Amino acid sequence: MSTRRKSPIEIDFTETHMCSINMRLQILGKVPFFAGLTHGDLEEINNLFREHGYEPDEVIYFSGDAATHLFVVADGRIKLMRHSLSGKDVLLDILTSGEFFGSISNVENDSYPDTAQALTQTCVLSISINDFHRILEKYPSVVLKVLEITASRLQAANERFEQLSALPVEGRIANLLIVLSDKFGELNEVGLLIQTPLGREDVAAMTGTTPETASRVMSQFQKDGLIQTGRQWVAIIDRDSLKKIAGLESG
Amino acid sequence: MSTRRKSPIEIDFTETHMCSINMRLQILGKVPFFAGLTHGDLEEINNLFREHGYEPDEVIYFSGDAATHLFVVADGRIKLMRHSLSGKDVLLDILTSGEFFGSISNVENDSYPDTAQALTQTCVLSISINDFHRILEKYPSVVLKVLEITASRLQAANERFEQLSALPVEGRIANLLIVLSDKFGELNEVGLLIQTPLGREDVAAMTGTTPETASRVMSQFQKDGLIQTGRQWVAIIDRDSLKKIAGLESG
DNA sequence: CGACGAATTGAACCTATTCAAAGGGTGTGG
DNA sequence: CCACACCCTTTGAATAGGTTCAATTCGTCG
Repeated sequence: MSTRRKSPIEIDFTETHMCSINMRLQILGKVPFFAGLTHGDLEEINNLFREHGYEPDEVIYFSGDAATHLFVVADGRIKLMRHSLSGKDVLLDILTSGEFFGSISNVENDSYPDTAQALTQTCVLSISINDFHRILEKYPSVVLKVLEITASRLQAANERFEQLSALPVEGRIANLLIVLSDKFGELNEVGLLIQTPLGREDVAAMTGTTPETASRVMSQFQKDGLIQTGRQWVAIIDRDSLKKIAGLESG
Repeated sequence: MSTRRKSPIEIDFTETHMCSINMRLQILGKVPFFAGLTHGDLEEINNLFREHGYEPDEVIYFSGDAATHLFVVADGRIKLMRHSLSGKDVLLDILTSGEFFGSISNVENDSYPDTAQALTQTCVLSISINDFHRILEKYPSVVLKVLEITASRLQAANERFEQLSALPVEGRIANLLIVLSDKFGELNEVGLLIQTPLGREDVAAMTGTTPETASRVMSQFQKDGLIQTGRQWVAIIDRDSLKKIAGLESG
């Protein structure tokens, strides 16, 4: 048995979860659909945003709340989830800085279809839908970009649906680990470490299974030398084999 | 035992699956994101579209083909599906006149993530992505509408994911029947008839199960007096009870 | 009427869930 | 700095829900 590391995750927070003005401008510039705007435009847009900090597990909004704002992750990790009536929670996505969530369209009496919850300490910027639509009208390039991102999220959702429908649990978990490592992976001495807190329950809620089954599968992956894992963390060791299990053929 | 009807579906085709000029304009006017444009604008837009007829089971494009066009259903029904590597097909959606599919974004070297196949005799209008983007640039209201539709499709996809993840087969099928009857339902002497060919295999491919299980569940629904069904057709008899089974509570 | 394809039904099998109990890392307070 | 307590994780065994394969029935179209 090799020495197993204990707690390798090191999410480098800006300790203040209140963001400085400079940081806010920097974040907004990093948001894909604001990229390309001038510094002046960004400053004007910045004025329309408010910021708010959240502690881990704090909820930004609940599914069913009146949909009034669009949010941008400035720093930290946000979970997007749905609570099914059967009590089983479903985790749709984990968002990181630069990504948006909340409401896009200004339909009257609309409500959020999902719940947004902080996974880590987080700083979030928010803008009212009305103000956001003023931006959309003023900067046509922004609308196109938002459309593009939304379309690609739709594809990703269809992809997940297909997998849940056609792959066994092993394959779905293998696939999830690949996707998360593409998004959050950071190479270190353990392997390709997924830089976000990730428990068995989270894995289960993203792959449509139970924490127990997720644990069994991941334990097996570890025994087979595919991953290294512990409490709330996972690192990928043998990416190619995982891809094969995920049904993405590559060997 | 009451007299069971044999073949109640009567999809009223425009027998010509080539559309007349008047019909084309009428269809384009019915497309949600072109609503509100002037007759002149529509005529100009109409010139950018080509039309094409398809027989049942004919494929409009295959998943993986180069994504070059956006399509609008003029008449008939289109299946959007994904072929998983395991050979199990997944049915994402059934589209009817006025709905669009294909490619929205003009990313280079993009390919269709799904396959589009005619479910009935169909007339489809198509436009190149480049031309479509010229329209998007010229008519800002169109972009916003496309964005709105795409966002609501994303919500629907997340909804399906949640259900597949949290509901047993019965609930998923009950739910599918509700959704399809909202979209295709037509009241007649049998009940609320779903006006689209729909076999057990289709139901299975939309709910992540097998044709055999779909058959068992639907047989039970029929015995319980919730639906009336036969070869390639379904009619809803007791909508409220179905909703209860679907977990949408209503009694 | 005959034939093909769809739908039904049965029975064995299997994957994943459920419930329960034990093990282990992390962080807190003494 | 160590020890304890909490919660996450692991593991086991029984069960259930769905799949699979195969055979039969039934509807629809030629």
